[in-house]
Amino acid sequence: MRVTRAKAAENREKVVATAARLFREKGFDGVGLDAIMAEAGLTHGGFYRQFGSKEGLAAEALGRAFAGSAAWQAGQPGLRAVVDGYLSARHRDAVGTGCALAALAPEVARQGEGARHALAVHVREQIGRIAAWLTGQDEAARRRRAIATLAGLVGALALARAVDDKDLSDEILAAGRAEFGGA
Amino acid sequence: MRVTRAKAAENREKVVATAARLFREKGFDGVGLDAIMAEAGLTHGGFYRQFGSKEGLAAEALGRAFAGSAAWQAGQPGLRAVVDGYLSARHRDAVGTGCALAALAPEVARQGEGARHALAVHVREQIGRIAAWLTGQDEAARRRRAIATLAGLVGALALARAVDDKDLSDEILAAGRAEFGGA
DNA sequence: TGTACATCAGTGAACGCGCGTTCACTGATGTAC
DNA sequence: TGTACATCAGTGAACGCGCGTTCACTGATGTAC
Repeated sequence: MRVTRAKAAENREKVVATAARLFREKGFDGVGLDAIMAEAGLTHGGFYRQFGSKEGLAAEALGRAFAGSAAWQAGQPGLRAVVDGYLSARHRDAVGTGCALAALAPEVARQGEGARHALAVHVREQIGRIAAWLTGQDEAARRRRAIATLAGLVGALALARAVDDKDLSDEILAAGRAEFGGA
Repeated sequence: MRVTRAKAAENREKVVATAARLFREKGFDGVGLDAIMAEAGLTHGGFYRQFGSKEGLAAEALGRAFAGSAAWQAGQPGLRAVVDGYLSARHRDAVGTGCALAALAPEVARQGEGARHALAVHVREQIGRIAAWLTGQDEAARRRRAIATLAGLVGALALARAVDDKDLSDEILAAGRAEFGGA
């Protein structure tokens, strides 16, 4: 049965937000449209009235995940605070709401143009944000350091999650905080 | 029809090596047993005489991928050469034969105990290898720097592959070489 | 403001397909004598 | 060394299942008058 335009927009939002979480938790191939729609409180049949394909939803959900993490960093808390939050046990244990780069980067490399472009835009934004917090040297050197910092954060979080040894995982997070937190 | 024990062992090797490549290229969920067995020159029905399950093969193939990259680093070429090779356009474009950490870490985080343990063992080995190349400071500081270097290499390669912009991808590799190559 | 009807968001069944896994079978290998 | 037979690596068909996608339908919403 038809719903109001406002309700339809709200439902669409819910699907994108649910997908953004489930893709991060289970990977693009690890969750089906059925599960996404069900968790959003809908039946799967209505999916194609709102989205072109699963790949289209993946690109849109990735953009949503990036937008969420950008909002989470609003208020310019500075490099130290961002690095400590990023490489925290809390972030490591919250894959579904955490950084989509650490959760999905290698899978995005196999995705279509939409998802890969959304990732590139986000990477450029994060490089700029980190570079603005850095001090000393010339601008080119600060940008290089910002890129290395972003890569270090993403790699450390991904490794801390993949390892089966909690002590090693904690050590990776602590080493990253120590090495990447200085401006 | 039955084959010699030597041929059977050779076939098993071929399956593991093929899986190690295809999993890196397409992800654990992105390739089926059918495709793996076919590329290894066998039919899929014989799979369960050699392996317990797809997850079991995944763990074994991951160990194989790690063993391959360890062999690739034999001869102790030093940190500079390893970093330059790791963050090269060639390595970026050779996912199937390249570092399994950069290709699969987030997916391994969702895999079973076998794969996650194999990854942890490899991470410990790589940390030790890198730490041995570092100079200055005390041992704890060198180990912290080794962890950060490994994380930076893995993150930079994963981001360079995921981005849809070749210039940005090359810039990420170059920044990583500049920042992580010093002992 | 009230009525008549067109629109369309969402439903639920169905589609073909490929997945991981099982199994009866084949026939060359390996072994016992 | 030669023969008889048990073993078992690999084959190919089949299984139930969940996937992405399609479609006829429903009925409340939105619109034209």
